Amino acid sequence: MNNTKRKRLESKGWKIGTASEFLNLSPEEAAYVDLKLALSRSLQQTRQEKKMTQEQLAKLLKSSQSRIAKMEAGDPSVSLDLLVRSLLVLGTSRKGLARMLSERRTALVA
Amino acid sequence: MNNTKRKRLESKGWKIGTASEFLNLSPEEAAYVDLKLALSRSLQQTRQEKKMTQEQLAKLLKSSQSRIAKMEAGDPSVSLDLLVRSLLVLGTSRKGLARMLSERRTALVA
DNA sequence: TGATTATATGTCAGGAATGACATATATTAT
DNA sequence: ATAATATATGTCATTCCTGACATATAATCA
Repeated sequence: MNNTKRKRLESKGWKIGTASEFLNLSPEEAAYVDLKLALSRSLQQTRQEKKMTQEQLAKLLKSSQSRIAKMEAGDPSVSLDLLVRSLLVLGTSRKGLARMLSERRTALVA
Repeated sequence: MNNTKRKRLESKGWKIGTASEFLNLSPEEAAYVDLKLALSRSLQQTRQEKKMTQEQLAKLLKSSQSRIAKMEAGDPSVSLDLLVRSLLVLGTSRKGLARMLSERRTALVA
């Protein structure tokens, strides 16, 4: 997976285009990253729709504000598990998740 | 999350009904478990459709046969991350994943 | 403006997931 | 029936993710 390289790139603020355009990412790796980014965005959106602060969500999830911030920022240190569990505590259904996954577009510009 | 309790129950071979029927699982926890079980099944199905052995998939995923077996068995020790990455290396698309998530039915009988 | 509240970023000890391995049990051939 | 192949189950050291905390940087408001 080479987390380190991705982390390094991202820390430079160079998110350009789709994750699949990062050099040296296999298609599956790219798909995996895209997927997490899609969920990150959905998480932030859902939380904001519910007019919750990161602090409040953190409490609900028994996590911490910093974790939530990292999740929403698409930090590679956060797992799919945590992303999904966050969405679930916000009341997202399986169908809802499915919709988030199929959402078109992933390109991000810094 | 109380993995231990679930592990203990499951190890007894008592998977009955939906995960949500396990005592003391909050709705989100139950949804999370159901979700993983759904992906477990999809994984096995997909692998078999591709006429692959667990060993072959393991190699493709750079994992091990035992991990694959555990995944397909719905072992609580495996993460969503690994499940999803497995499906991705098998060529599952985001849409495909979404379909797997919304699949009806979760009840399992031992 | 400065105070308050929200979010971002960095670090780290502790806990959870991992691949590897051994080995048991099915399943399928011959 | 027995060999060969596939899958299941258990254990463990290493690796990765976690919550917690400190602190920086925004955003909102008096």
